[in-house]
Amino acid sequence: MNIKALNMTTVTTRFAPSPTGYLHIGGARTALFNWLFARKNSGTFILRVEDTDEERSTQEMTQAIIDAMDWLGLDYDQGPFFQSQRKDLYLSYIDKLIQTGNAYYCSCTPDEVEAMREAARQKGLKPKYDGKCRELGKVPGPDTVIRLKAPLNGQTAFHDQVKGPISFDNQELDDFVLQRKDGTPTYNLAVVVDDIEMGVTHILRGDDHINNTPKQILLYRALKTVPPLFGHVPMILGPDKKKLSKRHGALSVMAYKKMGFLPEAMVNYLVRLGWSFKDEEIFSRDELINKFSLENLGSSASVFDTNKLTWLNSHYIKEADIARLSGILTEHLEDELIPDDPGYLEKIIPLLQPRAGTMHEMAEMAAFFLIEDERLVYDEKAVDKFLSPEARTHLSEIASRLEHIDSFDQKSLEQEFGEYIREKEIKFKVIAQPLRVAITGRTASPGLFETMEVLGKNRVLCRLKQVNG
RNA sequence: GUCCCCAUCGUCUAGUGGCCCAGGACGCUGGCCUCUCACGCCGGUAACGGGGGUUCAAAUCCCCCUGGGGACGCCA
Repeated sequence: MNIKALNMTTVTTRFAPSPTGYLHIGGARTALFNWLFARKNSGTFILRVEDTDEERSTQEMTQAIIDAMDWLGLDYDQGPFFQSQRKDLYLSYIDKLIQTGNAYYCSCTPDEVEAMREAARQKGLKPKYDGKCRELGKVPGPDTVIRLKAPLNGQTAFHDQVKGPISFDNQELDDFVLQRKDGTPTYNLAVVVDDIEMGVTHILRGDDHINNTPKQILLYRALKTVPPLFGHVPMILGPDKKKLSKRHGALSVMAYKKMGFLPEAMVNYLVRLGWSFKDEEIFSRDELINKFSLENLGSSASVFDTNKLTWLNSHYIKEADIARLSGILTEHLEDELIPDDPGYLEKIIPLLQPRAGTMHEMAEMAAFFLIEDERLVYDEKAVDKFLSPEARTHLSEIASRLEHIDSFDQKSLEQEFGEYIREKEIKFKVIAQPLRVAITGRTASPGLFETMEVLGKNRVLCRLKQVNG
C-alpha cells in the first residue's frame, strides 16, 4: 500500500451545469477554476449534467455546453454523467433518510406552503415551511413529498475555501423538499448524493450557492458522511453591477467565439476575473496550471469588461500560429470572399495581426485583399480628399512604371518608389494616401509596400487604373 | 422584509500591521516612431466608502453605519 492511498485522497472536482441554457461566462469561469484546481493537484475533474428538471433540460443544451468546454480546452476525466439516469440511486438515499428518521412525508399542498411563507414574511421572518407534517407520521401517498427533518436550533457552519468562516442559524433553514410529489429527487439531494458517490473533495461554485451549502451540509450529516470542502467564488456582474444576465447581451461562451475571440484569450480573461497572481496578466495554459491556487481567489464580485478581453484577444492574435488563424478567419469571412488558395490568407494575416482586436475585425480588414478588383468599394470621402487631379496624375505615372518592374516584392517596390519621389522631388507622403485609397479603397491599411506585395502586380495595376476611370 | 456575502483608480487587481502620501494591467490621454491605421516605446490621469476603536504604527485587525450583490421554489 502506498502513501498516497494511505493518507491522501486525490483531489476531485466537478463542474455541474444544468442544461437549461448555454454555457455562460460565469459557468465557464466556474468550470475553469474547477478544472485548474484538479489539474494543479493532479486530481480528477468530472463533468456532471444536472438535468433533474425534465421540463427545462434539453439534449441540445447539453451538447452546447460540451462544445463550449471543448472549445475552451476544459477536458474532463470522468463523465459526462447525467443525473436523469441516476434516479434510483437518489431514491435509495432518500429511502435511507426515511429509515433513519431524518426525513418524513409531507402532504401539505404548494398553496398551503406558500401561505406559511407569507405568514412568516408578515412577521418579519424568513419565509419557510413551518414543519406542520414533521411529527405527524404521514405515509406515502400520491400527493406527498419527502422533506428533510432539519435541526430546529444550533448553527451550521463551514470554512469556505475562499471566503473564510460562514455560519447560519439553523432557525433560518427549513425542512426542505428532498423528493417531489412526482417522485423525482430535488437539486440539493441529488447534488449531495452525487458528490458523495463520485468522491468529490472540493466544490468550487458561484457564491449564489452559499445559501444552499448549509442545507447540503445537513444532508451530509444525516447521511453520516463528511462534507467536502466548499469554495464560493464571487459572481460576475454586468457593467451595471447586476448579476450578469441575458439583458447584458452576449453571455454565452460560444457567442464570444462567433464574435472572433480566441479561446486562450477567453480563458486568460476569465481566470483573471476573481483570481490573480502577483502583477501578472498573461498566462499560458501551463502557467495557469502551475500557478493556480485557491488562496489567490478574490472574494468580491467583478464586472465583466469587454475592453480588457479584447486587449487580451489582440495579444493572442499577435502570437497565434498563422495557419490556425487562417482557419478561424475563414469562419468569419463571407463565402464569396474565401479564396480558393488558403495560402493567400496566410500571406494577409501577418499584416493584420497587429491591427485586429477580434477575428471578426480581421475579416473586415481583410476584405479589400479578397474582393474582386471591380467590386472594391471606395470610401467616397477618401476619394474626394485624396484623389485630386494631381494625385491621379501621379497614380497613372506610377502605374506605367510598375508595369515594367520584374519583381513585385517589398524591397523592389520600395526602391522603385524611392526613385520616383527623388525624380519628382516630392515626399512619399504626397503619394502615400492617394495610393492607399486607390489600392485599398480606404485611408487606413497595413503598410503600402507589404500590401502591394501581397495583392500582387496585376491587381495593384488594375486598381490603379480603375480609379483613373 | 429576513438571512448570507462583499467593499483599493471608471474596470480587473497587487497589498496579509511599518518597505504604500498605495504598485501593475485595461481604458482614457500627452509624446516618440511613421506612408495611413495599428504595433512598439516613453510619460500622464485616477482609488484605500464614512465613523469609531486596537496599536508606537492600519488600505491591512475589531465594531458600527452606509453602499453593493446574492439567496429565500415540489428551479438548478
